[in-house]
This record gives sequence, C-alpha cells and structure tokens, in this order.
Amino acid sequence: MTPDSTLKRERRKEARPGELLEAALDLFVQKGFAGTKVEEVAARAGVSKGTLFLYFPTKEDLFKAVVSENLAQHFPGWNQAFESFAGSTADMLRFALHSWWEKIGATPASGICKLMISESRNFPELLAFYVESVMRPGNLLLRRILERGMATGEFRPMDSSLAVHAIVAPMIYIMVWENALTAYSDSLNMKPESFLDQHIDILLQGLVATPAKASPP
Amino acid sequence: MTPDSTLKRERRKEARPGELLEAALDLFVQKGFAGTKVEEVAARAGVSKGTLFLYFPTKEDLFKAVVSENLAQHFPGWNQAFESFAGSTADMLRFALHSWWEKIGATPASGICKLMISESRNFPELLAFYVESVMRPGNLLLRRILERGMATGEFRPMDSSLAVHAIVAPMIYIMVWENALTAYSDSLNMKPESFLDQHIDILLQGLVATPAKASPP
Amino acid sequence: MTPDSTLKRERRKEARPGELLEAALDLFVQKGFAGTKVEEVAARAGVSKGTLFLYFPTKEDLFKAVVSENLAQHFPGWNQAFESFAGSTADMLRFALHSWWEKIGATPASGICKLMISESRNFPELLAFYVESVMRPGNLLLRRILERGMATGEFRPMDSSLAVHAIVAPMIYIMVWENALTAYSDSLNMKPESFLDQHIDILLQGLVATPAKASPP
Amino acid sequence: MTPDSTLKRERRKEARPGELLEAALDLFVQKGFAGTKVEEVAARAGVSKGTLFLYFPTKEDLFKAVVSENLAQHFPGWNQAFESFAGSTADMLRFALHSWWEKIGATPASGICKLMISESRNFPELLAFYVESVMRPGNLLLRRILERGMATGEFRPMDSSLAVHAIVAPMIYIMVWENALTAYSDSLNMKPESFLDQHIDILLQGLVATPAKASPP
DNA sequence: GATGAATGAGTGTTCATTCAT
DNA sequence: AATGAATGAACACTCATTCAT
Repeated sequence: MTPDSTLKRERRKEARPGELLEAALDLFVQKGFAGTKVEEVAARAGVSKGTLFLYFPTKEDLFKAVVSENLAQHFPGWNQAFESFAGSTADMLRFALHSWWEKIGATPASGICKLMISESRNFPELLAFYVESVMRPGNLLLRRILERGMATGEFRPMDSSLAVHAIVAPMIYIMVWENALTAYSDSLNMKPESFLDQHIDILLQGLVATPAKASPP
Repeated sequence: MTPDSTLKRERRKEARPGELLEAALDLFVQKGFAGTKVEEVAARAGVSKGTLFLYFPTKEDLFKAVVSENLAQHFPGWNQAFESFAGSTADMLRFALHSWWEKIGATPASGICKLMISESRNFPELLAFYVESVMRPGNLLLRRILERGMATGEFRPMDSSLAVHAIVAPMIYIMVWENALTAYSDSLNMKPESFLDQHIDILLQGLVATPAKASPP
Repeated sequence: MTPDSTLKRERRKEARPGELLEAALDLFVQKGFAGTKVEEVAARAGVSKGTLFLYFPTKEDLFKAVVSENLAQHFPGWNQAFESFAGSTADMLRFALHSWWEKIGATPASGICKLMISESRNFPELLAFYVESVMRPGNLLLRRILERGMATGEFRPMDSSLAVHAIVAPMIYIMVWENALTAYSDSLNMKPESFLDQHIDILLQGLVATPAKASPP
Repeated sequence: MTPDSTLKRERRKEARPGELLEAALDLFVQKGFAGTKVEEVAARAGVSKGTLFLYFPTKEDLFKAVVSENLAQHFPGWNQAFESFAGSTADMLRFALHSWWEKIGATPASGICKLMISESRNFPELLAFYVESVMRPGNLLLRRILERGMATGEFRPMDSSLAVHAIVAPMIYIMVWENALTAYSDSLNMKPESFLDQHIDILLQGLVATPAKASPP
C-alpha cells in the first residue's frame, strides 16, 4: 500500500459524509423522505448500503443531517452586510432579496425548504431546529431592515414583524415552484427572476412612504 | 324490511366514501402519503380495512379522490361572481381573496395544497389534474380581474399573467403555515387574517395607478 | 305477486344449485381452484355472492359438489352394455373407448379429470371419493373386458389389472391436452379423434410390422 | 478475512438459489402454486423470506426458475445418443424410454410435469417456454426414432407425428400417478416400472394374440 | 473501514365468509 | 330466500437495519 494510495483513500474517506449528504439531498428533494431508499443514496454516493449506516445510524439521522448541513450558514455574512450597509433601505432590501436568490433560491438548497415543509409534521424536533436556526434569524434580519426604513422615514409606519411575512411569502412560492411545478412554469408564465423583480417593485411601492402622503400642503 | 331501516343502511352506504375521504384528508395532511396507513384511515372512518378497498381500489386512488373531491368545486361560483360584480376592481380583488380565505384558506382544504406540493413528484398525473382543474382556472380568474382593473384605468399597466403570481404567493404561504408551522405562528407573529389584510393593502398600494405620480406639477 | 311469477321464481330457485355448479365447473377447469373467485362463480350464475353460500357452505364444498356431480353417472349404463354385448371383445373395447370419448372425453367433463389431478393433494378426501366412484369402477369394467378377451382366446394372456392402465393412459392424455394445451394441438399434431383411433389400433396390434400381414400367401 | 471463510460464504451464496429451487420444487408439486407460501419455501431452504426475494424477484419468477432449471437439460445428451445408436430401432425405443424413466420419470422432476399441467392456464408464457424447450424437442426425437424404424422396415408405415403421442401418453400417466395418486398405486395395481415395460411391449406388439392370426392354415 | 448477504417487522391488497336488512 | 356491505385473516413483497467476513 503506497503512501499515495493511503492518501487517496483517506481523502475519499473524509469526503464520504459530504458525498452521501449531497446524494441524499438530491433524492430527498426529488422523491421525499419515504420515497427515497437508503440504498439509492448509497449507490449514488458510490458506496455500499452498509457504509452509509457507518456514518448515519438511521435514515432519520441522515435526513436531519441533510437539512442541518445545508442551512444557517449564510446568516453571519448577511448580518454583517446589514450592519455595514451604506445605501438606502430600499437598496438594502433589494440587495437582501437578490443575495437570497443567488445563494439559496437559485440553488438546490431551495429544495430543502420544500423538504422541511413536507416532512415538518414527521420531524418536529428538526422543525424546531429549522425555525430557530433559519426562520427566526431570517425574520429578525428582515425586521431590522424594515425598522431601519421606518426610522429613516423611507418606509411608512407598519407592524414590521407582520410585514416580514409579506417579504418571505414570494420566496417560499418560488422555491415551491422550482421543486414541484417546474414542468408548468412556462405554461403558467412563471419566470422566477422576473417574479422576484416584480415582487420587489410591489413591496417598495407598497412599503414606501408615498410622496403624496409625505408632502401635505 | 322497513323503509326506515333501508334508508339507514343506504344512508350509511352513501356516507362511507365521504367519511373515508374526510379521514384520509386529515391523515394525509398530517402524516403525508407514505406515512399514512390505510388501516388508520379506515379506523378513523369507523370501518375496517377491507371496507376502504371497497370504495377505493388502491391507496393512490384514495389519495386522488381526496384531492379531486376537495377542490375545483368553487370556480364556477367565483367565475359567475366575477361576471356580475358591480363595484370597483379593488373591491373585486378584496372580495376574491376574502372569499378564497373563507372557502379554502381557513378550512382543512388548505392542507391539500401542502399535500399536492409534497407529493407532486410522485404523482405527476395527479399534479397535471391539479394544475388544470385548480391552478389554471384560478390563474385565469385573477388575470381577468387584473385586466379589468387595467382597462378601467384603476390599475397601472402590467404583465397580468406575471402579476397573478404576486397575488397567489401569500395564499400559498398561509396554507403552508397552517399545515406545517402552526405551533410557531404566535412566536413568529403569523396571524393569517392580519397577514391577508396586509397583503391586500400592499397589493393595492403596489398595483394602483397613483395619481400623484401620474400628474406631477 | 301472481301465481305465474311465483312459479317462475320457484323454478329458478330449484335451478340455482345446478346453475352454480355449471358456472363453477367452467371456472374451476379454466382457472383452477385457487384461481377461481366465488364472486365470479356467483356472477356467472346470475346470483349474488351471498346466495352461493346459501347453497354451498364453503368454497371447498362447492368444489366437491362440482366434482361429485359430474362423475360416476355413466357406469351403470356401461356395465349393462358390457353384460349384453354380443360381438367380439375387440369390438367391445372399441365401443367402450368410443363411448367414453362421446360421453366424457369430448365434453366439459374432461376438465374435471384435470381438476382432480391438479387439486388431489389438497382434497384427499375428495380424491378418495373419486377413486372409489370413478377410477375403481372404470378399472373393473376394463379388466372384465380384457379378461373376456383372454377367456375367448382373442387376447394373449396378460396381467389384466396392469394392462388396464395401458388403456386408460391415453384417455388421461387426451383430457390433459384438451384442458391445458389446446393452443398447441395443431403445431404438435394432436387430433384427439385420430389419436384415439390410433390408440385402439396400437392396443390391438402394436407398432411392429407383423410378418404375417406383411407377406400374405 | 481468511481464504477459507471467504470460500465458505461464497459457497453458501452460490448454493442459495439451488437450495431454494429444491425446496420450491417440492412444495409446488405438493401444494400447487397458489397453495405454496413463499415463507414456507424460504423456511425449508433454511433462509428468511427476505432472502428468497433477493434471488427471485417474485413468486412467479421462482416458479419459472423451478421449471426451467429441472428440464430441458437432458435433450442434448439424448439427441447425441440417438445419432450414435447402433442397434435395432426397437432397442433404441426401449433405451429412450428407460433413460427417460431413470432421469425424469423416477425423480422429483416428474412433479414438474404435473405442475405444468395444473398451472398452464395461469402461466401461458411459461407454458410456451415449456412447449418449446421440452415438449417440442422430445417430440422431434421420438419422431426421428419412429422414422428410422419405418425406414429400416422394422416398423409398419404410420403417421409418425401422431404416433409420438402414443409413446408419450403413458409417460404422462406415470408422472401423474406418482404425483397425485401414489396412495392408491397398490390398490389399483400401478407399478410404474412394470407399467413401463408393458407399455413398451404393447407398443411393439399390441394386445392381440398375433401368432394365431399370423399363421392361418 | 467497507461490504453486501441476510433479516423480519411492516404494509398494501385480496377474498372467503358473515349477517343485517 | 336473496342481497351485498362489511369483515379480517392471510399473504406477497419492501426496505431499514445488522453483522459476519
């Protein structure tokens, strides 16, 4: 056994969990939790069924790892971007949504959201984790943006914690389309990017302190 | 054989499919397709496993029936309401969304939407049916409303078939919340009715032809 | 309720078991015991499943009745024909086989034989009945024919109780063909009637080219 | 991993299908296709239900494998024996039938024939396979024997393709007895070996007392 | 560590049988 | 007597999980 081959084997060994998680993500998104067979996951990752169980004691553990692994990693960066953002709040909101689109909406990670929705009832504990590590930070960030806008007078007064949902809803909608309805996108005129732009337009038309209101006689 | 007893027997027989569909709806929404055992459905409907198969030849057929039965029945009425609506288009839109909320959003039927999202990949044929009998008619109706608004000058010019998605997205969002995240509604300030009102506000702020903009000094 | 309709109903009522047995015979022969559903039998007889169980307490009972009903009724006549037969024993044998062909071999009753063969292991008690009421009488009759032939010097000496099987084997063979291999009869040159004639020839003469016949004076 | 243990494991693995086929043959012959439970087959082969499905995807496949495995393998040898046979055609026929008896008639393989008869209606595809790989080759071989006999003048002229059935019928008869009526063999004087000898005699000579006829004054 | 043969609990589906009407 | 809705035991087949090698 040459040092070379040892190296290769070790490198592969360390890569295993990642390869498995990747394969599992694809399949879970595609077929759902129950519809995915562990053997398929193993095969797609190029290992045997037994090996999968070496890394993930149960199928549920694999599922949890898939979800955990692919989330929550973006918030530190986003929070920091928020702190140091110099432009208008409208621009900040635009930036936030486009960044989300780039990092999540347009990637396989969007499938995780659909997964979470589908299986939330069966994995309450995982849902709790998701809520705390993804939804709550996301909510908080958006709320701070809205509050910044209100503080500067850019946005009209509103219940920011409610308004957050208005921002999030279309993002969910996009992810659902992409992972469940792709085949019908054309015939129902769903172009995610156009939709996102339109969404931002409508939000800003709807959120801004209208000049009419802003400048009374 | 008294007419009475015959009646009772017949009433039970006729009621069976409905009882089974109701039970199946609840369980499918709660546990997903694969996670639901036919025996459970039967038990909840108060019959034996065999009886279920008397009415629905396979579990898939049961699933399809659940989806078919609970949707698509509202469109004729809605289309008619649209034809005869007398007020402003903004009011019409308000009416449409509130009516949807009342008939679907706030009822167990909202769970079907989540179901459809979750299982669409596994039932392409069913998805096709859903798209044609629910999504497409809904889209069409909303587009006609938007076009009415544009024709009367109430709404600003827009790509109506794209804008439709802006109307629909929050409805999907609500249905997902109700069927996957209820436990967290309070802590994340999700009150469907307030959210719906806010959604309408934002839409109308965003959609209307603002006089201010239209006539600068 | 007119006397007329009463009559009709009663006539039908009495015919029921017969109609059921007929339907059952066809289906059992066609699909085997396990492959036949009682509901099919009932449907073919034009009654409901419940009615069938009114006449035959179990499926096994139905099967037994089918077999019993269609056998053993020919032996009294055949025995009598044997007693009074005047011609040569060869003619008697010819007559016996042709008569069997006409009454059983060429009729649906031939299917019963195949049934008995197929299911004998599952119905030992029925097999016993079949052996006693069909096989043993048939054997006895044939043995008496053979013994008559030996007594008159027409036939060479032999173990008649063994020779009987030589006569029976081709009859079984025909019934099997007719009920299992019909589709291949042509391509394998199986014409039951020619085969029966040939069988008689061989029994009476064998295959060899007899020198006597080959070289007449 | 010692070479020894590897060998043992592999040997077991390779032996599995054979063990399962053997168990299945016994049970199918004994109880028929429908009457045999896969779990029983597995148990008799000393493995679990799941293991059986590892080797045979469905019960039908198991059935087909049983039939395929136990037949058709003898024809190459028999055909060769025919080509090189030196003696009289009568001897050749004797040899063929005795060889059949030894290799098939007296072995569990004889049960397959009964199986085929019983289930032919339910497995038309399997019947087709059986006809082509067993019945047709067997027919052909026997026809060639008969034609050799006619060519040399040993046998009288005949329709050889029809006469073949006269040779086969008693073989079928024996196999049916052995697998359906064993319990009655004694009481009905059925000794397969004697019957086979007699069958050959009759074929070659018939029943009649020929010398008398052969030498008229 | 890695394998894949083996396991067996679990589930959808069938169908003979029952029984209220 | 006749019905057919209802039953539930039985069985083929699946698949997550284990473990000897």
